Amino acid sequence: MKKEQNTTEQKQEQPKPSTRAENSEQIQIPLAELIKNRYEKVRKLQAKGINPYPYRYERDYHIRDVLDNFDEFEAQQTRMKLAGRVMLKRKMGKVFFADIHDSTGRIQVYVKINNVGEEQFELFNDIDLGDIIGCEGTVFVTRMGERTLNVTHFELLTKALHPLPDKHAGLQDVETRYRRRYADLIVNPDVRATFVMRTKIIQAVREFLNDQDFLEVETPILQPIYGGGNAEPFKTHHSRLDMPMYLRIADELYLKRLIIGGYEKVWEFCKDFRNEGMDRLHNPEFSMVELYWAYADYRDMAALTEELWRYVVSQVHDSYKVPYGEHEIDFEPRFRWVSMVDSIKEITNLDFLSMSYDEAKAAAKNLGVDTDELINWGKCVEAVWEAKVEPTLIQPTFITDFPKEISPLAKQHRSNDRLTERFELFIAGMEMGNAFSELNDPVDQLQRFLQQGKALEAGDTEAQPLDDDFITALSYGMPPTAGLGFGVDRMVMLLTNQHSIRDVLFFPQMKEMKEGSIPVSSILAQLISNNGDI
RNA sequence: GGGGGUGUAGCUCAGUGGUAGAGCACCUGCCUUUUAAGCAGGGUGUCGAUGGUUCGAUCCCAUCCACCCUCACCA
Repeated sequence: MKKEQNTTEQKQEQPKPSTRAENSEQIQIPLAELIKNRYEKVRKLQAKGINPYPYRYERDYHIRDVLDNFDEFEAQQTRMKLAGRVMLKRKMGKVFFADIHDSTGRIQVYVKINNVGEEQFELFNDIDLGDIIGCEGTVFVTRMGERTLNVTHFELLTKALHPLPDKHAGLQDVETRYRRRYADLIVNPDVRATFVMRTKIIQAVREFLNDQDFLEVETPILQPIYGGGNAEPFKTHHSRLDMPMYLRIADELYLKRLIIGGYEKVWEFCKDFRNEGMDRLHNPEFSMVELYWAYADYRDMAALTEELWRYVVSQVHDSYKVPYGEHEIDFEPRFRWVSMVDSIKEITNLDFLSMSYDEAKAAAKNLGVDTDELINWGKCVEAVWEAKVEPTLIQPTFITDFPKEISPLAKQHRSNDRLTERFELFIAGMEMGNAFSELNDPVDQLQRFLQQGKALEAGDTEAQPLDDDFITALSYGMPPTAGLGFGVDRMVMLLTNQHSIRDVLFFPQMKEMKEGSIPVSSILAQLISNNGDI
């Protein structure tokens, strides 16, 4: 524990005051020039008494509505007000064409000097790509066949100072897309669609569990003691109480307390935090769903898991066949249910269940598996399984009955004392869920905590500390219970055909950018301090 | 953490041991149903950062930073 504090204690750094803006040297970059051009337009408008950032706009249709009912609107010459961001602008003599986008779609607007008058026409000349405007008029179809709003009056609703990315190539640079998600969302409709899917998926999970009478609950994110999994936590500090606190790594121990308290079906949509490496499947902050179901075992949970997936897929896709990379995942047939040792036997013809530790180790070695750290039978089985079976699991498959040595949180299997009642669900090669017949013997649980405590002292930063109150809770008696946890981000990845967790998180964790682009704040600070000059 | 790759204009990308280019965007002018509008003109840049080699580095070398891929660990 002490050792861990030394390595993970976070420095109580004050937020750095924003001095870059004030101290900036003479800025001579094209971006500054572009921003200056736009800022000058702001000042020009203000000089005319026009607020470039007004308060509201009485819009009466979304663009989608207009396009869906276009013929009627055109026939009746319905007056309408639309609003959106200017994404394209073309000037042709005394006429402008522009494309505006709102959250529902895109429409072309037509600004003709005879229709809007000279003053408005001049104002539109100063409209830049990225500005947000409101337009009033009636619709018509141009010679080229494009459905268009014939503008009679428009208003600037928000002046954009920063230029948009390229109108055709869009924003490709992944780093910029993650760091400035707003810019990504403005120009990449597919990205917006992916995140709408994310919301729908989460809603579908919630609907399903609520329909099954699972009670959605909330448990602490900020915890005096963490547990429920093996992971290094984020550590923080409560000033008034002067005590260390942790961000949760799992919900398990709190949800089980609620089962002890008498709720029979509980679940939580949980943000968890793990102080570990980051890669395409891992963000330090991530979303899980955990559920606990009293009087049920892991087979009941598997049946429920399968129903849940099928429900979610049906809510967000037209078909049970879902593309993922080069594969097509079919959720319609019953998911395969195969024990870990049987899945190995299918591929290698070797029955590990009948082997001793020494035999298993030798067999693993024969299969080309590195056996140096395989300290028991269970580790051998796991290593062989990971090497030979896991990569083959594309269609939904429950891998079940894990060896006891690698499943410290699961109940021993009722019919084989080398195994546990546990399954993991695999889809498209990713682990999509982990479930047990939960351990509810307080003495057994205490022994496992004590073992973990030794590992902690030995320097294992991912071991979990003894939670005395949880043992107390278990001593009141927890009914037989099945528990399931699954990563929501991965579920979203699978159902949106995304291959990095960063593409399903609006704001993935990024390292601090120490060098590189000059912040807009510096450019603006210089502009306002120099009265508009650079 | 190991290995590989990338970093040049607001965006998308070329390129070179003699301080740099294209398209889009931007600026100026022309054009009243255009549409990747067009036509004429304009390059607006600490070439990721810091050192080194060199007469001279954006380019070669070293270190560092960020991002991507991959392996190991984890949801």
